[in-house]
Amino acid sequence: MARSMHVRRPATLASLAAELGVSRTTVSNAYNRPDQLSPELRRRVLETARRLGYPGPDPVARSLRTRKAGAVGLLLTENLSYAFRDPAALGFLEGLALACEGAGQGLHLVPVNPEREDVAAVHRAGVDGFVVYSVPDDDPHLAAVLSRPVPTVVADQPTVDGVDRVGIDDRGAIMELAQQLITLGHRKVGVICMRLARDRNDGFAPVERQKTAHFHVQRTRLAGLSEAFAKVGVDWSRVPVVERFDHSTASGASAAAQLLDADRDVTALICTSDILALGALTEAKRRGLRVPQDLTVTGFDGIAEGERLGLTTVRQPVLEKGKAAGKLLLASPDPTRPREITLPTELILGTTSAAPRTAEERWFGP
Amino acid sequence: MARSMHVRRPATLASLAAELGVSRTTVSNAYNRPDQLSPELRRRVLETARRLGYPGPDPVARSLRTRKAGAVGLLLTENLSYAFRDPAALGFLEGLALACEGAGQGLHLVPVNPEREDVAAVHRAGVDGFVVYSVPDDDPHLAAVLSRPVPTVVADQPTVDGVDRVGIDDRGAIMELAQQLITLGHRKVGVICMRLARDRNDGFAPVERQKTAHFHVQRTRLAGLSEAFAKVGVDWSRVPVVERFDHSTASGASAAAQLLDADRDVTALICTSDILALGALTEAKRRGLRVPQDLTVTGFDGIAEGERLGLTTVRQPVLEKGKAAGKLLLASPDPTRPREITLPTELILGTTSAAPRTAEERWFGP
DNA sequence: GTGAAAGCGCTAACAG
DNA sequence: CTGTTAGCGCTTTCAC
Repeated sequence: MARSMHVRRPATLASLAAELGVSRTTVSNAYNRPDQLSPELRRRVLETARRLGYPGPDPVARSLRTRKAGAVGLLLTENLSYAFRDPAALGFLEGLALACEGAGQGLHLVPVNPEREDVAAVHRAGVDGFVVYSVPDDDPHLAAVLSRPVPTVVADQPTVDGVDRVGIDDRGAIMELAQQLITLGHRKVGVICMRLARDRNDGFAPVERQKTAHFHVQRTRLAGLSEAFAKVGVDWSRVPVVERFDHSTASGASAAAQLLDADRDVTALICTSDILALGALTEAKRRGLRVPQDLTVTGFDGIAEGERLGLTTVRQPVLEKGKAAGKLLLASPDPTRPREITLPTELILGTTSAAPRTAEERWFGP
Repeated sequence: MARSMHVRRPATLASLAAELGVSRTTVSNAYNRPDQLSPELRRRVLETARRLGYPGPDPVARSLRTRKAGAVGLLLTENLSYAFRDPAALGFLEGLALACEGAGQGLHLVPVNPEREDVAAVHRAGVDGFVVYSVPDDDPHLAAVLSRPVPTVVADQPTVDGVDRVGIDDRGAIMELAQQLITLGHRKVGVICMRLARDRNDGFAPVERQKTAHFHVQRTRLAGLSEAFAKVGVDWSRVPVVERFDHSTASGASAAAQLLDADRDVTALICTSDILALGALTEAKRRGLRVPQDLTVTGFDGIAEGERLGLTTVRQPVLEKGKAAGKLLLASPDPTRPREITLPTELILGTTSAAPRTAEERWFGP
């Protein structure tokens, strides 16, 4: 019953002022500038408010007036469920949430139905800025965000003119990992990557598709690998690259299967994420392939489960990335600021990589 | 440079209308009711908008006018980092996000600094309703939410008058688990639970504290256990109950250590969450106690990692819970609706529970 | 310490 | 199909 009086808005700041016989300014001050009133008057205002069931200034009206929504929008085009199950995305989200919390800002998850191309939600979001995380560069939602007159930060995304950016050196990091494999002696490698564009392509990705990939992170990592292996004479166009639309361990496993079925000479499986690598590991085990003796498997991200398994990978500071995005957005309103933050990564050698077996070993056993 | 023109708001609906020599209604219709204009005029409006850099109707102004914010608020008092690392909370969050996405509603995470008791963020959130997840019943943020004139749904929370609720039968579920242990022969049990109130108490929780716990879920589970064991003559006041403020496996481990150190006769450790149980398992292993031969350990929630380890637990549908909360909030505006949704749970026997060893076995080996 | 005036930018009847 | 009229509820100079 106490609730029923809350259900509709019976009172406004104006009606409260009328009831009290004071001006609206005074009531407003009672809430926003306590020092501008006598304590006694303020007490009276607040008490009358309670009596009338006035819940305090309407947030939306206040936002309109002050031109501040007190929230930042987060655009995650990827199907929400994947985001919530990808430790890297989750780490980013946590870091961003922490930054927002620290600044007293809400975090508004923009609803994006991956099926419909409904950009309306972006226009409907009452936020002071946007963070865009890992969406394809031709995503209409991204365009919609950029059309909004609020500051924006993109993460794991190609540079957009004048938009702040946070990310890592994907190319350099994966080249370092590639170099490690090259040093170990791997020349026949296969790659498992996440989706490269908005259309579903569960299968091999020709070089052309790799180069025109719309996901910056994937494109850049593939380019880094290609460059590193080209340096030692590997013809990249003959390197099998298997793409998966869904980002899951199941995808990693099926991609590994597809790749190993097609090319039995491969000595190393390079995965562009730890989640995919976890799946590849499962498939290797299923086939009775010992890792790393028979097959080297590498990942990217540095998630906890991969660490437990000793996965060879590149660790990136996902939590920091989220925090950095939040700070970038919330800190400087507009001045000449560092337009770009590149976070450091670390190569984790792990125990899932080793020198490849020679051809004889492969055929005649260890 | 294209960005610079977006940085401030150069045009408004009114200025656009003036420029075009039409009324504001017409411009508004161009965006909101395309069928109310000639296609030609609409095209002209939209094109002029682009030329002037008008980003479309301001979301906040629209919200004020339409009295719809297009977002639901989520109140998670718990330190954000814990929420993002607790699979049960994450499942709830995912379900809720899914429900919001389906309804085209944003999800606004209310920033709550656990340190400061700053309720302002709740008042500042421009949302059409709130979901409150597992906060203490005396939390000022909860009170603030209830004071807002918008519909609210609480999850894992005691009934608040007139507020919709979603949850499970915590008491019944844990009593079923207790009965299982009782049937196996356990009488000397110990309990590890999450925090019972807003103050930190890392240690034993006397019965009085258990009964007055401010976290409904914890209070109810403890009450269920107490009731089940009382029925077979166990004096609950002598049952050690260890509380931990932080919800982590580390907490579970240290609590198990504390409990086992104080009472070496305990044959079963009942944990009120899987996360805590995972920690207890670790500590048991560290001590060389075999589970379940030397010690029975049980959890609650049904998280994936627990399932992999064969943890005896109660599985609850966390994703469904989140979805249900969202639907409850978004579906019916107010009419006579089912005020409460109780989701089913399932007892998972697992492999971490067995009959206790007899006293002789305990002292003289198997 | 308090009040009057002036919108913030938009949408929704209702008339034409 | 288009325009006129009225606010939504609030904050904020700037006088008093």
